[in-house]
Amino acid sequence: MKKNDPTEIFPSRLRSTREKRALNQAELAKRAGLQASAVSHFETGTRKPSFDNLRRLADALDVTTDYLIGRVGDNQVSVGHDQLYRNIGNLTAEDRDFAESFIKLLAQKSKKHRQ
Amino acid sequence: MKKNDPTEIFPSRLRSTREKRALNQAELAKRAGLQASAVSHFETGTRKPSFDNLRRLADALDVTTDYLIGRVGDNQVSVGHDQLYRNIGNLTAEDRDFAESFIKLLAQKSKKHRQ
DNA sequence: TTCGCCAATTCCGATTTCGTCATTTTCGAG
DNA sequence: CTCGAAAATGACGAAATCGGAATTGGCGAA
Repeated sequence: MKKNDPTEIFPSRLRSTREKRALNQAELAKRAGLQASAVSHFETGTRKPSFDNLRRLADALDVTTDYLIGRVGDNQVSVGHDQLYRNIGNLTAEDRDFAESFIKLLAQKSKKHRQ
Repeated sequence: MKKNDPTEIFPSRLRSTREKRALNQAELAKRAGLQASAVSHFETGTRKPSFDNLRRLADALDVTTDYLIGRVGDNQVSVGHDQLYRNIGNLTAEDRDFAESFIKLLAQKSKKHRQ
């Protein structure tokens, strides 16, 4: 069982967000420019949105696509203001893997020393 | 001719991000778990990624899906969801400064080697 | 030049979502 | 209970993406 399968997260996030906006499926569909049945399919998980429709839904609900598909939690972390995060964004994949291992070691060391 | 059409932004952002990570199409494909031909299609604009593949690409490149599809600018590339960002949150201030210097060096090295 | 390798692109049948519609089910209000 | 709105479900061809294989395009070495 994969509880974190984005395929399972998306339907519930879509539904809960729509309900937060006090919209029914038809109203959301109209805002997003698609069919009400499509919204139902998405919320029940019988279809997954295409590239274009995912963007339309995110626009209509004013949320990030990352949130809809379950890549981030409700605590939308704001990154990019910080020099450290900015530099990470410029690393090659190889250096990034290296940095990941390195920081993991630092984190473990800190944890140990703290307790 | 709308240059802000996400449909046009995605291919260039995918390619530039892949190059920034120093990956060829086959390597990115492997990381993302899809075909190299698919990456080519995406970068040339002949296909748009499906729900699943968009997520896989964003994970492999460590960027937000919103960035890839052009909903946000360059300042919000990172989503901070993976192990690396989680560990950074657990560092002491001292280790964090150290990690920052270290990653800065890596980024400069990559930049130099690239140009 | 020709060869060989590698990156990128293109070709192909299979699968999925698309829009649109009709039908059925669910469920709360009266 | 009946009524009506909301949602779920299914069907249909058209269009798009899918994975995998084959092809093309450079480019350095022999």
